[in-house]
Amino acid sequence: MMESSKGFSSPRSTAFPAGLRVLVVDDDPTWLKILEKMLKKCSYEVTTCGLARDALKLLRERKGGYDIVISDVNMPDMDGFKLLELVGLEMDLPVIMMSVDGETSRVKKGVQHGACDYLLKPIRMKELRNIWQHVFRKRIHEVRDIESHEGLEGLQVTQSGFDQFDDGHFFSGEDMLTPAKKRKDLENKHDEKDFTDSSSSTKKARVVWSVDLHQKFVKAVNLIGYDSQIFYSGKDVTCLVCSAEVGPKKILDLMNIPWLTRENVASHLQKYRLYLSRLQKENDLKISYGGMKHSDLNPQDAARALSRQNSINFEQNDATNCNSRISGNNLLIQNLNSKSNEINPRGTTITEKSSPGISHSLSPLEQEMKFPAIDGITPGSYSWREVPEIQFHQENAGNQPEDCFRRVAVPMGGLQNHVQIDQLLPVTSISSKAQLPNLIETKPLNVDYAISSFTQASPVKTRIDSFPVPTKIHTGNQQAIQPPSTNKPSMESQAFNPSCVTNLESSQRNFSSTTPESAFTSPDEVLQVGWLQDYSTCLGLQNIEFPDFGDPSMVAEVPMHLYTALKFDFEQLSDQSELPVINQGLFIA
DNA sequence: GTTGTAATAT
DNA sequence: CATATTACAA
Repeated sequence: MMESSKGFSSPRSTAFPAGLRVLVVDDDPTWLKILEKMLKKCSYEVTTCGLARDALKLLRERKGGYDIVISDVNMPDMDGFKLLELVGLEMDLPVIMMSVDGETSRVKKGVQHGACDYLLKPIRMKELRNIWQHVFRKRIHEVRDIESHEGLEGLQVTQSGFDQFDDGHFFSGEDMLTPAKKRKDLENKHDEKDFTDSSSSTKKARVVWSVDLHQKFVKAVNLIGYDSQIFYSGKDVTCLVCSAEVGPKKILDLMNIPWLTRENVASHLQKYRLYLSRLQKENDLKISYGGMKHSDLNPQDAARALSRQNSINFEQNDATNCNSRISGNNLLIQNLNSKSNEINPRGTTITEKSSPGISHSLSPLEQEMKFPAIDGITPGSYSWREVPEIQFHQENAGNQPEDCFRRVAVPMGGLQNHVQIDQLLPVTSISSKAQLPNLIETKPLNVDYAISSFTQASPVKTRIDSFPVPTKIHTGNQQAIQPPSTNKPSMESQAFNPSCVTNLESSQRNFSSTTPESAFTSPDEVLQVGWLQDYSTCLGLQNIEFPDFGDPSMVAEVPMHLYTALKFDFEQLSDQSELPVINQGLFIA
């Protein structure tokens, strides 16, 4: 404890909510000690407790005296779950469960009972460092609720949730948290723009498409397009992005951002499409030239094609992308609608409609391809796709046991995944390095599932049918979300869940088998590509691939900015408190 | 009432 | 100059 006083392993600042009051409950004194120490290193204020009873007592006595509870599951005097339950009942505190084993049923139970996280021992700093987020998440929701109820002009003006929250809503309130200062500097970096002229609020504030927002946007687009955009035709996978059915309205709905207007979305979509078409043009170029061969990655071509310096790294990314996973691209991206107008005509989509059947074994594949394809290219500091995101949404923890567990994260090479605050829904994550037996098995994967209710479902789509989706979800509660227009018996979005978890291999197989002839130069590449895709898909629609996973060489090829971006990911993973800032920086670039 | 596009504003 | 917003036609 002495040495804990300050700096500890992490060079960077500790999690910003220093002073978070954590109550640790564990019957094992050793663990208690360890945890205490670790937590203190995180600058939390720690109270330890060897007995659940005592803990409960403490909690009752000092209501509001703690911000979060971390409790072991196995305790002699009282089952951790019982404690969890009571806490949940009597006070509104986030509770993190922990245990040595990652037995599924347990974890499940924990989450079902309202645990906001489930940690497996041994617990690592990283995991602890981020627990504050659970506290925030709660508040975010609270705030959000309020906002959505009453008007929300004032603060909503710009930025996505995160920023606002940073701006003090949380702390200002009740108890806790000291770190006004620390937060300050964060704020400073980005709040200049918002409130500066709040006076002029009369005018419509310009929506800033933060990375965050964009993420949501892309996600929405993907969700919608999910069924329609991809189909498989012989050797080419054609991907129509943002075609037909994808409209601002739907996207808006999916995004579920109260203050966003359809126009905003439309505008963004416009931009997005533009971007995509540009992309695809470039791709076409490359393909037509060197399509089959490696040549396409030729930096020069790429460079040339990409020359537009404009949008930050986009192009660069492309280029890189091509470099590192050429084959993937060729294969995948064929036509985005080059010009939305051309392709848009509802006609285009026909294919997919008419081919519900093909989905079957392809389904998994499709998913794989889809995102990568759509978003196409590789991630960059800020690209038009989503931003790295490791997180799991889970809106109905209580409802479907099974479902709960589809979202499980297994840490990726040393990194640990953690919840990222999300405005949409309660987030539950399970972080551990151990694997949950049935759910996950092989690789480090992340699974991020679309919100169940999100299914857009146009009447026609049926594709999933043959897909093995055991449970169907019916959207129970999701706070603010209301898919007004389409309230589908959703199962689609969930449908692909399984694939992420277990389909690694199969998808690979699929991938290579379904696209045999294609330009792959080497089997390895095929694998790699397939893998990446799968992976990225799982990651959450579209994402970055993490260096850990990939073959090192790939990473090596990654140019600076990209690399930076990746690094950034990591940071994000371990310390999301700075996310907003960083994002913004990138975004604005 | 929506959407996509083009004009306009920032 | 890029892009958000606004206007407007389909």
